Amino acid sequence: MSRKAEIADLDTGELTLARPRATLVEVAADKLRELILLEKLPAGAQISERDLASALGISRTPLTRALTILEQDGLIEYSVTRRPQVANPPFEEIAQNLVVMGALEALAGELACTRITDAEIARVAGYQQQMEAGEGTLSPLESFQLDMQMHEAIVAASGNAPLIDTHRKYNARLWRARFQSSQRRAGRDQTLAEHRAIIAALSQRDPVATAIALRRHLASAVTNIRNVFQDAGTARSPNPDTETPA
Amino acid sequence: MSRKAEIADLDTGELTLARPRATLVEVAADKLRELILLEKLPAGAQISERDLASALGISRTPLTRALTILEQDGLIEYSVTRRPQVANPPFEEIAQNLVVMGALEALAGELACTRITDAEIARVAGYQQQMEAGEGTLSPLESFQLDMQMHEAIVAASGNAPLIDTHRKYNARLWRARFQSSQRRAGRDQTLAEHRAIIAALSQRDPVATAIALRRHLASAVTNIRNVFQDAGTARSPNPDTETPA
DNA sequence: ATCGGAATTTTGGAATGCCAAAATTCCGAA
DNA sequence: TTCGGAATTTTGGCATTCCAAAATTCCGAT
Repeated sequence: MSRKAEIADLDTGELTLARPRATLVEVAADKLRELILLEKLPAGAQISERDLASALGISRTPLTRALTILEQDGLIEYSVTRRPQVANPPFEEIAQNLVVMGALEALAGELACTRITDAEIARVAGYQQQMEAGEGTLSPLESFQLDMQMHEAIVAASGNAPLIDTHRKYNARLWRARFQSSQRRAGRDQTLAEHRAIIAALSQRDPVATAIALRRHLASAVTNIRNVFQDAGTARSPNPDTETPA
Repeated sequence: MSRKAEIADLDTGELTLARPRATLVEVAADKLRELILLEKLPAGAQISERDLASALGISRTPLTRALTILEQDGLIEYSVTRRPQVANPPFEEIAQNLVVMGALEALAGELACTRITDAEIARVAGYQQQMEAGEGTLSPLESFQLDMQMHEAIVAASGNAPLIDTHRKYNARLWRARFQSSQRRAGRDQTLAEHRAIIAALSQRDPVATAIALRRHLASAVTNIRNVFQDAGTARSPNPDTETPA
């Protein structure tokens, strides 16, 4: 009887497998990531723990922990006087991050070649096809998200958990710069061509070619992002301080 | 007068340049890292926040933040019921981490070739020479530390801050396994040979050869650590639960 | 002795309050 | 008007406290 009750509980309890109810720290960290990526919290913004906590409807205790996580992700930095602010890395730092990202994705592609399934290849190729097909119709954000999903699918196919995790962190750091870069028309054809090269190499499960294609792709991302920074630099002050929102 | 006082303050205030006095979080995080690496907090140990906080002489607030940092570093994990414990990764996970570490060091070596100075090369070679010279006299820990310093010096020479930081985190995760591995006599000659190959490639500033040598070195680290795990596995239960110390 | 479940203890999550330091405002002298 | 420094406000660091949930202990029925 008790046995039966237990099984019933397991069935009805949590639909998703046993998760212990999200803490405010996790919720806040996710929300902050979103606010930063969407620039509701703009780069360089000074953060007031009290204001932000009340804006999120929580106390400072879980917010502080969330900020600590985001700091580890490189999205939040602390000034010398311990005031948190949204990270606003100069181009040089972004370029360095992209170099590491290139090595990570190259490794992922290499590993993926030895274990990727046809279905996974089809998924990767599917993203690319959607991008090509929707050339004129997709919004910049939609195109960009397809691009990101394609890269993530390749990294996921590596089957290497630490690699996937580290890649995810670099992705978060670089999201804004890459998004801005993706919005320019220049280099878009090259991007698609590079994607085709990646998929071709991956389809042949050629680890060396896949790694090279991915590294090349990230290298051209550096060039594209440099152009974004140069335009922004000529248009306005390089590091405009922004204020903290309510 | 006030001007003079200010200058005097600057001179006598902080010997190291303007650091805002370490917080308990930082102190605790460093201390915890040390306790884990030295196995005062053994792998798999359950942690009681209250006990650990009082052992460190601080309250739970900064300790919790420190644990959050260590969790991001992969040294602390949280059970499904949110109880923190020292990470105790199975071999498979360590192997995956080593693969990523190999790619990171290969990239670092590659980058280093384009900018490393003769002095830095001499420093790297110096560690290796000390290891070879002290073959019989150095303690296992001393040899291991030289080994680690050599690798760190190469990564530092890359000049890529995010890479250095990510490498440092992987290093912390893998420290224990690599230390255990280094204590076995088997493979020690191979290690030294591989080090020589790395230094030779680096001295010639050959990025491809350096990258290959570093990857090979990390690949053999996987083999060596596998042996450690296999011996441990035959000697005793694979995942012995350990208790939390006072 | 074994088992199940109630009672108890222990646990981490989170809010709150206080403090010192930093940032800002204010105001009078020049 | 400008400037310097005192007064005030704001800030993050940290300890404390309460609470719900989890873990453990306890105890009686079998």
